[in-house]
Amino acid sequence: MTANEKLSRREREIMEIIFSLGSATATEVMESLADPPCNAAVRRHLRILEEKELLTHSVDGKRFVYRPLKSKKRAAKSALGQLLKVYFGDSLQKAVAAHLADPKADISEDELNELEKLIKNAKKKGGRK
Amino acid sequence: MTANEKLSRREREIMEIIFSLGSATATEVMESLADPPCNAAVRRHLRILEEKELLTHSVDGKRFVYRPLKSKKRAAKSALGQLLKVYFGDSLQKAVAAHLADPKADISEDELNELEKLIKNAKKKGGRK
DNA sequence: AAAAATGTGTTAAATTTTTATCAGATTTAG
DNA sequence: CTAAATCTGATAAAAATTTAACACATTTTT
Repeated sequence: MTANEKLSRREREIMEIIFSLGSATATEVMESLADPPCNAAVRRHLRILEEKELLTHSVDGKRFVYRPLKSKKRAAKSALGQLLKVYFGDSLQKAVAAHLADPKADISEDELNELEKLIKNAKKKGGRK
Repeated sequence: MTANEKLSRREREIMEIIFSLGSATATEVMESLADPPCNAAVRRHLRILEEKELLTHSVDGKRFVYRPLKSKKRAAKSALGQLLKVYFGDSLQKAVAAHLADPKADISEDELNELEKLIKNAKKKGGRK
């Protein structure tokens, strides 16, 4: 909870791009934006996000490569929790059902098998009653 | 794609509250906000969201009760898709694994059984090869 | 019926976000 | 080595968001 969740629209967009790509330079971020501003504007956002301790950068030649400062895992967990809360009444099952019902999702046989394994494992471990 | 996805931070917060609650008055929205502005400010946002055709309202006594104009289902699907893309490499399985691994999630036996059923069903239907 | 409480919309000010312009540094190419 | 290209940060202007102040209407309470 120490990190600031109060991101502006652009900041959020940029964070999502960087989470998605793993890491990115200002130019790469710009290329991923649907509606990009000038390069300097993107850099400005990146620097601000670094000040907010959400990003960090390393230097590659003369470019700055930005990465999330905190783990993607934590961010993912938090985002998933929020999604389930807002749209699925905190139910993972409802979310899965929605996704399986989505024709565009196009789940492979393999993925279904993997899912099945996951759940069987969870059942074994979670025998707390 | 006709609806404007470009919501400001407050607008997004308010939309999420209303999706979560199903419907809400200005005062209820305000009470759900962690960092609420004055009541009039919330009402202003609600009216703007209505102009953007994301909300609609009905009159209950002298209060306006706001609801999402378009279905929660569509919004949920879109949000889930985006989440999977950004954090889980488009893999539902990874998302489920992350959630099952989260100690705070606390999945019930029943929910696991339901999940299992869902997946078995999907396997039956999806026999496209 | 008058007063208080609670709801609303309008307006405009305050703040934040977003962007571009500029100047300087460093690498790459000729 | 010089010039061009490409990166950076700082500053400040432009645009958008966010908020509060106010005036008015309706319901509720006294």
